[in-house]
Amino acid sequence: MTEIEKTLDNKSVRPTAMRILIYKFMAGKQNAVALTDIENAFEKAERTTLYRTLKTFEEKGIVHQIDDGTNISKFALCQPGCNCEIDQDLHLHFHCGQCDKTVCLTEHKIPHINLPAGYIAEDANLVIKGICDSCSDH
Amino acid sequence: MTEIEKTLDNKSVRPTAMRILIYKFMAGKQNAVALTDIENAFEKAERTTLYRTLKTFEEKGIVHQIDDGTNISKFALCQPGCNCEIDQDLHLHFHCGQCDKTVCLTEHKIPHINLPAGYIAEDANLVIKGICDSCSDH
DNA sequence: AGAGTGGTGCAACAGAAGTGCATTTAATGG
DNA sequence: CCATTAAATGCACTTCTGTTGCACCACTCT
Repeated sequence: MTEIEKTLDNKSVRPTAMRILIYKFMAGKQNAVALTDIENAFEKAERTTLYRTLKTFEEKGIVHQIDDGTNISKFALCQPGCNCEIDQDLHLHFHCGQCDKTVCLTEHKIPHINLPAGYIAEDANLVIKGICDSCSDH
Repeated sequence: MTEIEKTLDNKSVRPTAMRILIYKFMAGKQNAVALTDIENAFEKAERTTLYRTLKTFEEKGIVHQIDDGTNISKFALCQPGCNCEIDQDLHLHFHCGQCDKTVCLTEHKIPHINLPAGYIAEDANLVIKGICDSCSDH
């Protein structure tokens, strides 16, 4: 039983061949991936399978969904530092307008915001847009 | 020349009947609206017209586009406090998971974030998700 | 009046997201 | 080890948002 299989098993996700491949693919990427990215990487697989795999991964806390403002959902593997379930510990994301890549900045947390009376915060999403380190240094 | 016509004219947007109606509609709403919302409100109008009107409004700084994480673009009229063009003064938005409405919290600004070396911030988007004041008090 | 610009209406397309159903694959129990 | 069962996958199709091209209309300016 490989490391990845153990990880999936721990999250009570059955480690099928497809899922292991998708996990590997995402682990190899430094940036968040869209459904289409995975689709292009695995010409053989059906979009539906990938779609539902991501949904399952998300439900089980293996990946988290990122909304980077492009209106295309991206996904990234949850890291030890990324406590997606806990409200107060959400990290932020960076979207590069040049290479169009979105990365997690797990060490950067969203500051606490005092909301007006009556508003109850349950979740937060902070995306910084600009130029990433790969694109900025020439 | 009405107040609205003056506003549009100031932003060098020709105040057509359609545009005035759309402006009025948005001014009457407390929350951000999606293209579909306007479409439903004006059964007579074409989606394309509304679409391009919103685009024009956005370009001319009459409305700002909001990405609240639903993957559906919403729009809200720019307020005196909402300096959409200036990076450091971005306000945040609140999305209610119950009534699905998105509101601007113009008095709340996005705190400054120290990015890792090499990252250049140009824009930011912060959405708090939870229960709004209308939905929370029973 | 005629030319030109910009706005509007109509049709069609692209891409992402999502659903239903049949079939295959994997886990479980005798 | 096979049979049963539940879950995963593949295929087809639908829906919705966003977008573009083209023709027509309205208005302005000379």
